[in-house]
Amino acid sequence: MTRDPGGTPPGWRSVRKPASIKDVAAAADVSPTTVSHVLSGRRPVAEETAARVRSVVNRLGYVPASLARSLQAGFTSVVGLLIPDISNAFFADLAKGAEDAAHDLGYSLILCNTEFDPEREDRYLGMIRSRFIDGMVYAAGSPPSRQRLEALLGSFPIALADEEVEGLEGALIATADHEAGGRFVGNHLRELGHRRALALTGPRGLKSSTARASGFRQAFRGDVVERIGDFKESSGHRLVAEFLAEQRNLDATAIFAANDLMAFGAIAALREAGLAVPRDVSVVGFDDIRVASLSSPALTTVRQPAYDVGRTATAQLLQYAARGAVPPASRHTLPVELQVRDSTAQPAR
Amino acid sequence: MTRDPGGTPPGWRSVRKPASIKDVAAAADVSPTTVSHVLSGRRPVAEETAARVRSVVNRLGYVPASLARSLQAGFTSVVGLLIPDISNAFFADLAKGAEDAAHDLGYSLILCNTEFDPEREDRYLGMIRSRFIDGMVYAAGSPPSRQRLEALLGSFPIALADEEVEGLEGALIATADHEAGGRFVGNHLRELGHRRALALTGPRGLKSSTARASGFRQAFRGDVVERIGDFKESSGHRLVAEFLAEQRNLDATAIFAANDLMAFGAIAALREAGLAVPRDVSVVGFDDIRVASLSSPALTTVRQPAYDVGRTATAQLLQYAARGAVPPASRHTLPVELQVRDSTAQPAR
DNA sequence: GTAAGTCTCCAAAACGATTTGCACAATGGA
DNA sequence: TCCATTGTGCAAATCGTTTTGGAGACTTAC
Repeated sequence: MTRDPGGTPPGWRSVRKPASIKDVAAAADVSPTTVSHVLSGRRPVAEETAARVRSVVNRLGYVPASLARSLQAGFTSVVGLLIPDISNAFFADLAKGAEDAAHDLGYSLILCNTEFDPEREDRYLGMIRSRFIDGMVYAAGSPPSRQRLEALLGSFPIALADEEVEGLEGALIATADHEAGGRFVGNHLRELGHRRALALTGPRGLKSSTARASGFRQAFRGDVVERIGDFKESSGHRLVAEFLAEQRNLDATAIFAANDLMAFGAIAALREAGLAVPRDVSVVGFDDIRVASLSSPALTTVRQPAYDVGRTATAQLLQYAARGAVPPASRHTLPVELQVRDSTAQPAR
Repeated sequence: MTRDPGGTPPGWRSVRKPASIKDVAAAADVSPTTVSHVLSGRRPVAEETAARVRSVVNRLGYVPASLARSLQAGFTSVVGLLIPDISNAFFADLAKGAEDAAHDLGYSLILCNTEFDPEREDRYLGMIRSRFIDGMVYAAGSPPSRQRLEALLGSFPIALADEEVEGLEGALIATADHEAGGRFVGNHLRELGHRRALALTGPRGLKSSTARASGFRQAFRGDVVERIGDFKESSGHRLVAEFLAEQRNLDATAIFAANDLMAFGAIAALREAGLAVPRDVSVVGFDDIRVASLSSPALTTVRQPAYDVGRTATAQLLQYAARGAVPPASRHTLPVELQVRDSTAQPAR
């Protein structure tokens, strides 16, 4: 983290010291003020002088130090995006939406990949307290520490994306309509004739997950057994394997997984147990990641507008953050869509 | 981009002005110097005084402004990652590796998603010139402007990831062994008995793409027709459709796509033409994105260590950037692995 | 009793921009 | 001739840190 200017090994080219506004001023025989005005155009400068300054700027390759500029301006035009795992396609899409929105508004985006690690999350949240970023889009993948977030929410520009935090009022929220998604799945399975289902949920405390489950339950109106997972493929596999092992009289004909990854894990476990999808068991996912349409069987799932969630959360947040304001409570619910494919069918009698 | 402190609409809470080191100093009745020393530990401070300072720091919730700190220190502990498309699984994995390496070394990572847009790329490259980032990992998805890059390479810490730029010497490069990957595919197809192949390449000027093709050609030793694509699914589809349309006597029995996405596009086009994979035509991809193993048929492809490429490039770069040095030329070639799955078979006689 | 260390702490100078108040000259009109 | 106006550019303060070089008060040692 610290430099040792003296100890540079031989052969290393050091970054040559860049020109500062003072260097430009000296070379053009004007004051730094004038250089600044030429570049920003905030006050008129005689064309002759301006031309001279511009020529020196080019010759020296002068680029204003953004740090100094930001320090003086009081904002950085950088926004953070905190997500658990960028290699998860859902978050990658969300990130793309966030980056697009940020770019459109002249912001850069710092990627805060937490790997579900609270310590890492803490470090990143520190960036907003140290004012290195003007705001943060928070897309927690696991139940975040409400306490930590609560202290920040009132004082800093933060938006909650995809996931709202239970018990936390007053936040700016952009999220897919998880409950409707659950309902769609419930309807679909009920209409196919299913009456007993296994629901694989996300971690406790995640509103998105509980919303999906409750929407599902409400529309399905049949027997539902719930198992708690963690959104990973492995947990889908494990939960289903365990379920099959302990299963007595209750034999579900359908599985609703909290996301596509878990659905794939579930399918793998079913296969290992000699069960075919959808002949023996129907499986539904959530997210509609690209794999869903290409896998075999193609997965019936709920398309979540990940890109739009990221984009909306960021655009809304920056509307306030750009003015140095804390966003007021507001909710942006984005529509989801059921994608019926080949992993669901009528239950075998 | 500019703030209007006066025009804040009613109901907006403004971010309250954070405490500065001076506020802390005043409240603790010491000088800012002392506060700094208490916090950094760079010089001893009487325990009694230190305790008093710490208590004030807590009470005021003081966090040093990282901007000011960076300005004074001369570096930001932020590194950029420039990629064309974060929603492409390959780059998402690469990004994860980069972020991990950055985090391990105490750096944050700015995501520069260019969408193959040169203007956007330019804007991001400006960040390194304005010294907002200490270095840049450059993973171009299209032939980058050599000129622009050349000017930067000598003066700023930049690492080339995955893609080297033809005609550009002296850079730090971390890349998968594309040529070996091409050879693996060539051998595999030849051993299966294929003699005529269609190679779908990436854009001209991309070393990775030409290396794959040349490795392939060298090992395959049969007839190879080349078509130039752009790494997108759509181009795989289009090229194959065109090829089938114009095909006369030369009928290839195998297709080697420059990446998995193009391979999927190719398979789709083949299907539409009533051809089965691998019965009528074998198809091989490159990258081994997750879909590859889940699709139907599972795709034979070359596993590229995307995560490692990102991680290596970043770790190597920061080794120099952290000392304010420009990295010397060096090449880190990471091994690839052929994944034989279900999309390749012996050619029908 | 004085010289040489220790402990503590502070003042001031960076870092590199932007912003604001003024000074000075030239111009125009009365 | 005098005043007001416009055009042009600079000096100095500011943003919030860190880093030096001392200063002053005590000890300790001879």
